[in-house]
Amino acid sequence: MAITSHDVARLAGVSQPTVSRALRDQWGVSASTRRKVREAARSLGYVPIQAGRSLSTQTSGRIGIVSAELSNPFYPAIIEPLHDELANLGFRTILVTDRGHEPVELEPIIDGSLDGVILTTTDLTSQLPYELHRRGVPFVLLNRETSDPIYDACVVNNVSGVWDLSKLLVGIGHERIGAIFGPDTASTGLARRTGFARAVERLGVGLPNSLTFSGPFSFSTGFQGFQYLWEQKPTAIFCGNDVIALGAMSAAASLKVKIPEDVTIVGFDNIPMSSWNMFELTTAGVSLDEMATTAVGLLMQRMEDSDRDVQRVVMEPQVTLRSTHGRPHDMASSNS
Amino acid sequence: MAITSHDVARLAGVSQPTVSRALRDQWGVSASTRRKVREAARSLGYVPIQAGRSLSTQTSGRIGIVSAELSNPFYPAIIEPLHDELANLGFRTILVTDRGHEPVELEPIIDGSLDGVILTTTDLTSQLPYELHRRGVPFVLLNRETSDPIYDACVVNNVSGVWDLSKLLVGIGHERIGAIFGPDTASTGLARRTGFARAVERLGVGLPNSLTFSGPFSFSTGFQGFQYLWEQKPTAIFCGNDVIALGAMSAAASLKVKIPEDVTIVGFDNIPMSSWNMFELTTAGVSLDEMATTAVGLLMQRMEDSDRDVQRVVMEPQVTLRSTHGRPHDMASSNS
DNA sequence: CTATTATTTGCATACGTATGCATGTCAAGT
DNA sequence: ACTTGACATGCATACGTATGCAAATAATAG
Repeated sequence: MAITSHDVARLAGVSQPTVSRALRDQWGVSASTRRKVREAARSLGYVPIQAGRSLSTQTSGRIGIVSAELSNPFYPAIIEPLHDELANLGFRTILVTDRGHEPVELEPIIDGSLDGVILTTTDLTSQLPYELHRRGVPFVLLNRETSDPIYDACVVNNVSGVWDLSKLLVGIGHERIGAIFGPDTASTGLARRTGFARAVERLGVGLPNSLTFSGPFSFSTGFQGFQYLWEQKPTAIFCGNDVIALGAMSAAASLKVKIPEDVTIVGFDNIPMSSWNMFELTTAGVSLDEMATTAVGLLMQRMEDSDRDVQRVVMEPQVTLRSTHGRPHDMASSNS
Repeated sequence: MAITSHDVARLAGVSQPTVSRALRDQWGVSASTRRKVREAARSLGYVPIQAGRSLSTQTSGRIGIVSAELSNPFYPAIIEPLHDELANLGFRTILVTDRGHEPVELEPIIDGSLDGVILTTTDLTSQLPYELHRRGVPFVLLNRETSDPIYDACVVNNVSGVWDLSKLLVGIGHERIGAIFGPDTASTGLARRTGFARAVERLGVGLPNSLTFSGPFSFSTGFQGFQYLWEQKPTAIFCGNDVIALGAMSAAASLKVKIPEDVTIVGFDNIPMSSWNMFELTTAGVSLDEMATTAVGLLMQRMEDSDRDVQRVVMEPQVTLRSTHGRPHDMASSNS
């Protein structure tokens, strides 16, 4: 059915290897032959069949991005710069999107159809990095990492991010602070939870268990978390990521709770949506472009030399001050 | 480097073809041999190399989803049910995500690495469907289609959707209605624009050019559109899709314009976000699960029989009444 | 005009899997 | 015991591309 290099060869009156060489501008093909072959290929609409090429070269020109949470806007947002960066380097992007539940299927990643992999939603205890390592598939961890820092990774300094946010909250007078954390199964979730608890402690403000709530990194976690926490009357709420924060803001809206007049809310990640006018979320995060460039760089180095030292790049997040933070309610007026 | 079926064969003390047959539960392999082979494969961690399999079977078990607008939440939302449906049928999902600008790259779609394709962001004049057709790659158009209905497609009845929305707006008393349309290069954009214009006409309400604004299906189109339209003092605004509507609501928020007290806003698509409490957007749309199931069904039929008649499934959208619509301002009170 | 080298091209084959066909084995039936 | 057949297995090969190597041709020098 499909057109092969043999068809092109027949039409151009040359051998198949010559077609292969001519179309890839290899050395050792005369200009006139090259022209003939090009013309024949064009007129037949020839496109090399990837399986053949791949089998012969042991290479695919494809990089996989593994992401289990496409509905979490952070991931589409990071995928775009990754795609662009990889395209610049001549690689195709394959999105391997598994649905939360089970661990990501291993087979499509290690069946030789990918030259490298970028893991974006790794659980702390995931075996996937180990399997890839064991099988010699180059990969890099992006954003989330495993418990042991023994693989190439590009992550955010969550501890310093939550420290800055804590300083902000305490600095403007908050003493009764609540938190809606992400899952402890993700490095980001865990680091932000423990980091935040320690930070407010050090700043002289406690974080009682009754003022915390946990769940997946999702809108509904934020929504339910706020409904629960609001009963405890905190003056500020830290959210494990921006999506949770948006859920919390949504719950606040439904309860006619005003932000930041009645309660301060801060998030983490600085996803594009958090700058929308209806949110104006105060949050911390890094440049996704920079993060993508760094991760792709690490992956390329690993692909070139599988024995090179492991590199772990930690990016420093910046706090972006928007409109969801303010002085605590009972310091501004006196209304309780 | 990688483990092949020859390695497994050697370890199990059988020939390579026997390995191939045993692992795929083919007829004609004794139970004991099968057990030996299974054990050998397991202990080596053997995974069949896709390129070899693909070259031999002329099939890949992979379906591509072409989507150019991952940052538009409609597409991640439709990709998830597509992925699940395809997984149920034993297919892997490959996301081919090109960045708006150029037409989608043809090569990775027709190089034999995909058994079928689902096109989700097709332009009216795109040559991609024709190319796929010409090369015998089975595909189905989802949501957006080309000008001629000559290919399998699963689309929304945009005309009836905007008719229902128009009836709603006019029915509650709006006479000065504005609109922020999507691009005319997409079938959805065009049909919703012309359909809406005709609908309000038929309902006895005009749509002067000064009350319309157009742009890509993006947040910022809605944002800018609202800023422009608000000068013209409409009492209601139809938006070409929900993302545009969210942009418009955001602009309204920044101008301290209250919804629905000061202006009514309706969208189209009914994306998950439109039900968030802070939006509660009144909009029209179809079930994405149903749409995904239908599209995959069409594709499967096409893959089984490339000569079967072209099928075009049109899904009827339902209006979901939420909180962004209301009677026009000057009928509720009198304030101008 | 021949010898030598540079350049172009084709032949043969490898990559890993799947499958048609032939061969081999064993049990059952005469 | 010999034939028939069912079943299990291996041999050979195809799928499409890329590449080492030899052969052929053209270009250059003597």
